[in-house]
Amino acid sequence: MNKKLTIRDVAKHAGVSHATVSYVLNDVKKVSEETKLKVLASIKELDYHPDFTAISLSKRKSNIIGLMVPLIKDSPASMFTKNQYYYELLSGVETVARENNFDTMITGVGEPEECRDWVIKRNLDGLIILGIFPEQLYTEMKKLDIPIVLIDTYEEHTNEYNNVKIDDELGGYLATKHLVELGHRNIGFVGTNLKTSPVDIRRFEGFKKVHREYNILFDEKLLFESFDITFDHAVSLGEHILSIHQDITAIVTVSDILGIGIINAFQKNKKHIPNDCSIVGFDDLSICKYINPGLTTIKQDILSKGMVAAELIVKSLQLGSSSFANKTVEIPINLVVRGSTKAI
Amino acid sequence: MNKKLTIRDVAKHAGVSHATVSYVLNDVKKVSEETKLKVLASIKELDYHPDFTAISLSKRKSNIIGLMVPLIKDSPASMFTKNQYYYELLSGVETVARENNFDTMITGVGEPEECRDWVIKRNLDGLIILGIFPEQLYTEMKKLDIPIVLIDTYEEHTNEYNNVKIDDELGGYLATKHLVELGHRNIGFVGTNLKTSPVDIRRFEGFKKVHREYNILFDEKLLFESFDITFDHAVSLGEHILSIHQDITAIVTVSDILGIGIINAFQKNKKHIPNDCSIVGFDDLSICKYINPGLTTIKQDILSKGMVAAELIVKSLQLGSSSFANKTVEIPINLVVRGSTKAI
DNA sequence: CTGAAAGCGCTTACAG
DNA sequence: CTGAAAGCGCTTACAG
Repeated sequence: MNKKLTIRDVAKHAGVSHATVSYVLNDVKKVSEETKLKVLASIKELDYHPDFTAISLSKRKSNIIGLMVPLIKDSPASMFTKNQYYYELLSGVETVARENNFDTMITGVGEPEECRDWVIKRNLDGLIILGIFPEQLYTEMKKLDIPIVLIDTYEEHTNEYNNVKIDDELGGYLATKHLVELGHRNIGFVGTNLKTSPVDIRRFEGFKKVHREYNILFDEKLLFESFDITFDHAVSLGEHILSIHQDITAIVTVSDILGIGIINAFQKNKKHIPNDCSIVGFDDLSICKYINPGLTTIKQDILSKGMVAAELIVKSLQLGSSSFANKTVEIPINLVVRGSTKAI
Repeated sequence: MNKKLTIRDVAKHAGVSHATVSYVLNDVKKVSEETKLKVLASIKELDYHPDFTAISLSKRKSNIIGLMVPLIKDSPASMFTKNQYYYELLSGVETVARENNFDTMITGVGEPEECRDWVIKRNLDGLIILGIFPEQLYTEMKKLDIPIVLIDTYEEHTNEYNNVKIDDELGGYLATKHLVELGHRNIGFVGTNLKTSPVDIRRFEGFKKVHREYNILFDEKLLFESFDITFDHAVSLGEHILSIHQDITAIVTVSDILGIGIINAFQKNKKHIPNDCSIVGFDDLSICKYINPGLTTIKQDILSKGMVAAELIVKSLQLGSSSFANKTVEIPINLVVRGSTKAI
């Protein structure tokens, strides 16, 4: 293979010092227009491309944004496989990063320590963290001197970082209110894990708020947990619900995946959706519109979430590390009504 | 922020030269057990983490695997958004990469030139390319001295690289044969673009092969193109098909996304699936099992595809750049029968 | 406006 | 077995 072209080759070709080449590359103003043009010409002619590794080492910045996704313990592959949600987010991050000349690096993370190691060893310029991480992670992160964006997080240390989230309570509220206004009173709530998921807790708060406003008594027996966001978990749970509560007329879920799985379980058992039971999802994954019946859901713009997260990083970096103003951005949500819900 | 810990700090702490620290880090055998232990202890005590940027520059390798996804022209975000397929693949790549101490970097690529620039500037150790790229890209890539894996590619230069693919003709064959054996004779074929997609061409070959074997005449009017793999495109096409060919009894598609969209179009028009028309998808995305009716499809293990691609890179790297043995790995596929197909 | 020199954090022949 | 020195490809005060 042909030897790697370096800044010195360009310098020689242009008849200047390699420092000068670096200056034009970095747009340092002290180079005369004339030499600048000469250098630029040489760069083009030789098809020279600067080595980011070397630049990173020199400048102590990598132009890389890291995206961390929590790993699922019992799965060999990362959480990635499970949920299309992450995918849309990644897409948003990558798009904005690329537009701003950053590359995006992704990793699944199990142990909190791995995370900091990762940032340090790769000299990551910014970090986006998805979902819930153990307390310990945040103290680790605090030692890092880079902009960090948390997505969908409600931990205590949240305001020490940038945040991108939605109003989860409002989401639960809108979903539930929709059902109540349709006349439903026996409404189930399906979360993943009400003990460990702050997101679910917020949505459940919204759910209960509607019950208070409409003076409906909520029977705690109508609260269910799937413990994982997969179709299979949802189907099992749906069958369980069917076997226990024949009087349930509507269900609010915290994820389209769960909603779709429950619909499937009901349909397999000869129940008609929405005639026998109304179901509301959460997220508005693209598939929701195309299943049968279409899934009524709370729409959040996941792509925007990713884009905003990357924008926060880019902006922080532009402002300089001295003044990371940690911001919280809330992405709007709204109810999308489709065929899976119906008045009774 | 506390100053970055370097190899020299460790050396000082352990009372050896920084070269010695590097030796134990790289497991160069010439260090005595005793000093090795001393150094290891210092590393642990100081919580030292080597800087990959510096290592990359020195070793001229980055421990990064790049994943390139083609961009869609008229979309601001990359192709990522569209198709869950890419997501599962990414997940497979990331998993294997991480297990082997590589990081994975992703980018959407528009112009072929960008691609080589990317590899050079980031010193990528290996490259995985998804889908179809213009001819020009391959000549660009040829100049690169790193292992490259193409996924689902049929270009001319294909055998100069590693390949991971499926037997697309067999896929089309299995899908079509299933329908023919159910008694269907008026079978439509829905591809994306028969002119530009070699994958589609292969699947269509399999489709036609069945027709020959069973002596069924294929009417070219039953060949349709969606030009993009989105639900919306599929719905439009489905409505188009309905308006033209009322006599069609079954449809083979090249993607679950298309299959699901067409089912949706038919259902909206009061057609019953599978009573009025049988539909076969392709890929077996996780959703297929849970929609109503379940989608009969050709299952391919997308996660494996990604894992195998990453494994090929890792192995090539282990063997050394002298002997990149370009391999082609074919991932098995099989027909999965669900509710969307029926005998007539 | 231009260039020589030191430095970013590591690796790796080379000499002892 | 250990260490001094040069080098990876770039940047950036500093002096002229």
